[in-house]
Amino acid sequence: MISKGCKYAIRAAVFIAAQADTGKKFGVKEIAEEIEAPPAFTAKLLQILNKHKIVTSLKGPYGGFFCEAYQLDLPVIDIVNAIDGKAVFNECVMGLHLCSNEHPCPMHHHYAEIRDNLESSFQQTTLRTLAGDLSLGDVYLKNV
Amino acid sequence: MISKGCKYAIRAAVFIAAQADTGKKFGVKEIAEEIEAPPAFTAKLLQILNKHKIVTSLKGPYGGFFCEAYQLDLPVIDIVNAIDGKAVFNECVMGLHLCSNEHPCPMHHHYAEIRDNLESSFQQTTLRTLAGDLSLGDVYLKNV
DNA sequence: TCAAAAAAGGACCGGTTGATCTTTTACTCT
DNA sequence: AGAGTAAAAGATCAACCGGTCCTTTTTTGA
Repeated sequence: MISKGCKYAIRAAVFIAAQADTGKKFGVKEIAEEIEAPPAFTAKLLQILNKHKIVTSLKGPYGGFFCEAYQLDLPVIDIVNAIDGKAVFNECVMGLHLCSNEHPCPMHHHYAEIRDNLESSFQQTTLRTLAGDLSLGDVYLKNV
Repeated sequence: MISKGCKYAIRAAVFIAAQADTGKKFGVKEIAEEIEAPPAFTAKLLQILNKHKIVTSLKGPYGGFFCEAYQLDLPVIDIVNAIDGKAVFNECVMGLHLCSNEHPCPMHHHYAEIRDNLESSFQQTTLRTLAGDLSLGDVYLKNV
């Protein structure tokens, strides 16, 4: 449902967001280490996040990635949409292209509500929220 | 989260289960048509379902796939476990290998409850339930 | 006992996704 | 202006998944 790349991307975004108040910028290498992800791949994902204006980047010396204030209020669903595309939360559990309340697959009624809850959770949760918890130390980005 | 193959497999199992009372057996070709899936691939999946005793098969002329009575009470989660492996419902949304209530990722509390609901829904829903709805015509296996 | 029917099993192909490498572009400081 | 640094961009590589094909095994009815 959520790709590996998207998971890295969420972690990266949360890490960067958590440092937004410091005004610091972070290089790819540093971010990759911090979230335990392959650096080259992380660079690709950051590129996409930047293109979707979920994080901001600056080239050159003293450049790097950072979050502007308005970006902290973006919901994590924006990251999923940017990396995995919009369809994720609309897919049928049993793979029918046509699956709806009117033409449900056998699992539809069991699944649709849960899927919608998940979507709204992703919609309501912002980078600011997650970054806040991270700064408080309530929550982790690494496996240590 | 749930692979394409697994989706075909669930559809196939529900179709077979819905015919269990007739005592009929079904060939790969027929099943594949009924669930709109590629025949050769469907054969592979049915093989796995058979190996996990979710459906039963008989070789030779007049052979085919069918459900025994006890198999109707299997939960759909068994199919997911058979095809995609056990890990599916334990994965962390943000890709941490170590993610738990004690060492949560930033999304953990937002996600874990929903994921557990999903798991118990798959655990509680049996082939019999789904097959019943299908027989009643409340529910569909095809896109028509 | 033989031929046909059907599933089982293994080898293989192609595309997508995960991941890397190289070149180009942009910025900052001297 | 020029040198050095860091990200952007694109080409490329590799592994996995979705899917096919072909051969083998089992079963059955004539």
